[in-house]
Amino acid sequence: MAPLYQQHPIYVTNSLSGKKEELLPLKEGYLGMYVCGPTVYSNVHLGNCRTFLSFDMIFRYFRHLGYKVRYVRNITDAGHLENDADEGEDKIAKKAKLEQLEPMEVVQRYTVDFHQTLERLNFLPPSIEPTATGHIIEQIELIKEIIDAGYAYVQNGSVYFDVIKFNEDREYGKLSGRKLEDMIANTRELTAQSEKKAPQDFALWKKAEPQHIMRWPSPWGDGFPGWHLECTAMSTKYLGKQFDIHGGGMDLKFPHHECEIAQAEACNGETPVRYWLHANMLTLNGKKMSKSTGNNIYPNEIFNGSSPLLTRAYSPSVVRFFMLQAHYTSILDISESALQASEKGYLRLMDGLKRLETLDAGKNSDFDLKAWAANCYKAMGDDFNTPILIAHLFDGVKFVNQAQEGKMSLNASDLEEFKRLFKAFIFDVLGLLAPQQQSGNNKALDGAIQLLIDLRTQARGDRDFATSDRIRDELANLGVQLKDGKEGTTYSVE
RNA sequence: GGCAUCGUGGCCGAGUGGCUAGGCACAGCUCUGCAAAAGCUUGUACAGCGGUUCGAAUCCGCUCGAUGCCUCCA
Repeated sequence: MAPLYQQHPIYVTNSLSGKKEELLPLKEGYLGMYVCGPTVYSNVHLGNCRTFLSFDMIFRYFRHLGYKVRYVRNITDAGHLENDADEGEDKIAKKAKLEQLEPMEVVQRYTVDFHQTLERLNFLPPSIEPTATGHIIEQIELIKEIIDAGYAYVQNGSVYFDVIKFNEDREYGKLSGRKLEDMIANTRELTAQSEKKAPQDFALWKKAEPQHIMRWPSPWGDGFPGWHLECTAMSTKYLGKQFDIHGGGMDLKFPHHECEIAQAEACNGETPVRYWLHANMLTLNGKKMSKSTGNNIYPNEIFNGSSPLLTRAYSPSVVRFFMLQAHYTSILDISESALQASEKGYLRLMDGLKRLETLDAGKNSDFDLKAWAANCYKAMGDDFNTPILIAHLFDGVKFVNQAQEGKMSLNASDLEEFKRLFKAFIFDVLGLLAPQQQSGNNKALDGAIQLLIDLRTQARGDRDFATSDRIRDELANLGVQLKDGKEGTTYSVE
């Protein structure tokens, strides 16, 4: 049988063209994807997670279709300058001083936090997770190439990218829709005298002041790499001079990704990325979450209910489901009422799945499984439209519920196929977990509740409603909901 | 100020020219010993103004409002 990816085309919104284009890999059956990872100088907040979640879902769908994917997501551990002025302080070094830690200790702490958080949200690990500090040599080599190509200049032990020179030969600003002339016209007066030739120029290598802790030797003296260089160095190393997909948060479009394009084009003469994908922001109170402004919410605060913005806890899968109910290119605002609505929807979906597992096959099929499956794939193929996919999944739930009431049925082979696809979309593609998978499967609890259900059924048979209602209500108080159906009683735990 | 995006019913959120996703909430009905769960049914939309079109939430213009980027940020 032909691989799934041959049957299900994917159209993606390419930020470079601003249009939806069919995704055609450089090499059939293979995909290279690079996503800008976090800067590990503080705990990862939920906004960060949304971007990585979007690409986790995309990665999962590629894999589901049978693509062999090399997914590279870096860890920025070399620190960035605090501002564009010459007297910058390394972000990580600053934090280290604050907490009396070695810079690499800071990096380690927050890298671990990052991994733990993503694991709770059921992320798949990327194929390669390279660090900036592990690729200093590659970055230095890249700078040499850019200098040799004539697009960079050395100044007092630092190296800068010559944007104006580059723009004479190529185009700077094509990703973000900016024109260099406009940028020059709009530049504010520089407060400090700069060693850069033009304000638009950006650092490839910065000279380290004596007090700067994070430093490496280079042909231009001791220093550290510029902000945009690591991604070019690592994406080139692991995916090649040209690769299929580059992703990241919308806020990185300019200048970060613009500079990546410039750096790569400066040494390779060809544009590095065929499809640029940008995930939109998660907002809180209508504003972007940000480490620096403090407008943010941390995943753990949601999972354990400690956030002052919430009245109780919400599970990682609910958070995941909430985010996947919006398209990844749309801004999404988080609120408790939105989380609550998502939680109910998520539980309904999971209930449907549980019922599907116990469904008996009928003689014939009243459900157009082929059309349903085609719609699911079409939704995902249309720029990974998970909200539409979820809508189709709810159509599936509706069918399952009707089937359980004996109103509809599926024949044996269709039922098996339906189960397989339904689970594939929920678990493999969306990456959700069943509620019991999150709290640890508990055989003792299940047995105990089953016993109570049996006792209640017996009491109801004896018309001893005082006893039966007591069992039902007391369990409800404990967060266990009993559901009477045609085929007997099931339960769900909050 | 420049560039870009967005403004959908009570709430969240899909939808790029005609056939009006989905979830949550609300109401009625069925089922039930009563409920819950489930099913069925119904309602309230496309910021405003103007234009293009036989026809616009969807295209164009203007106005108002919000957000992102222009300094690190997913």
